[in-house]
Amino acid sequence: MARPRKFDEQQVLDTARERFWSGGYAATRMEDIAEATGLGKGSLYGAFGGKQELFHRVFDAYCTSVVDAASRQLRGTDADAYARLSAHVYAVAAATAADTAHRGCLLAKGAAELAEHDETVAKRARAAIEALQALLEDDIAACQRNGDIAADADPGKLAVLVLAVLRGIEALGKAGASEETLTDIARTALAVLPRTAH
Amino acid sequence: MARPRKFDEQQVLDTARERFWSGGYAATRMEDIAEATGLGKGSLYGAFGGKQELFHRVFDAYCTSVVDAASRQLRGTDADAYARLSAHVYAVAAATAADTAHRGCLLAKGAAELAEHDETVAKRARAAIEALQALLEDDIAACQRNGDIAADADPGKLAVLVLAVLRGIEALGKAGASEETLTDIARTALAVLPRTAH
DNA sequence: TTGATTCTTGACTGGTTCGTCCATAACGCT
DNA sequence: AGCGTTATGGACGAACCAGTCAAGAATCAA
Repeated sequence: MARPRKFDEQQVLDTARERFWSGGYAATRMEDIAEATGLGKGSLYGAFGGKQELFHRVFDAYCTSVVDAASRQLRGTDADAYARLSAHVYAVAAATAADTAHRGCLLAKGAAELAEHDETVAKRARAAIEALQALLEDDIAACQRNGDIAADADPGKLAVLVLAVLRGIEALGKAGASEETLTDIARTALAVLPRTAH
Repeated sequence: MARPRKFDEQQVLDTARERFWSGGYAATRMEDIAEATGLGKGSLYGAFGGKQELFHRVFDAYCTSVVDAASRQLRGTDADAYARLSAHVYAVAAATAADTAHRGCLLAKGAAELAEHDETVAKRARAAIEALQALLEDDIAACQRNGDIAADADPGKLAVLVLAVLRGIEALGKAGASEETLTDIARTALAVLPRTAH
């Protein structure tokens, strides 16, 4: 019936994410995104509404992908629960160290810039954090069932502690900490968790 | 000889800090600061040079104050070292929870927005983080000398872990975590540190 | 008092940016 | 092919903002 779109919406979102991620929300111009995608501004506004709505779409997708990635790393059998936790913590440290541009995590960056004045962003960030916490708690509980972590510890409290360490790794990475430092944090954090004596 | 300034430079810096802290760098207009201080734009530019230089002044002073506050909380005798560490960790959790506007820490916020593209901000943030790490390490070493923390642990590695937890508390606070959650993180973090059996 | 010097004020400039509009193009249904 | 519908893209409008500038004000030394 009507003229079809020439562009792939997902590709535009990916490109927009890169721009917002590198420059932040305020410092990224809609025209940057238009040029980077090859679209005209009219198409961009027609498809996404405006800068704020576009950022909301990008931010939402990013949060989803972060939680999904953690979910893939953390879900599984009780027998592997501790190995998964350990791998996840090291993976966050490695990923942060690999981010040589120190862009950090868009979740943290976007929340830092906008959460105070944008309830949508604040809510989405909160939901993502809660999801990550739940994933960690489930995995830690699995560790306990398998006898890897002391059964008398509160899995919820260990989970938020680990989450704080992970967010802290990210923050220190952005501040310029070396890969060695970040790996040390991961190793030390895992080492101080209350283990069960085998 | 010449007409003296009518305003107090320190007061202007304080006001500018509030604006940058609430709105971020890009979203704060020089005219906002001019209105908030009652100064004309000409005076502002005459005294501070420009927006970027003004932010650098504000950011530098903020970093200094953060490190100074930590220094006051963490320096002292070996006998009190563990009490100081504990008090400091709880204080960060309480301060983060008290920040109901979720502005977070200007050090983190400024670094998140600007560090990637502003070497001066990046350097200053790095220096502040390193100073905090050194303060924690000194205090943890004092704890070890006093027999409060296991002597075989590496004080440097425990220090960066604690620092990561503190930065993580700050990040989760901005994401909307409750005071109870933040206090739990503080408590759990202190509980998992390797203590010496008395 | 006079004059040299620095501060103050706010209007102005030049550039930038969000968002709109419209003429045109592309598609599928009939 | 003709038509209705939606996409395109670039020009345009309006607002905004960093930084400048010039005219006047305040101070003190001589």
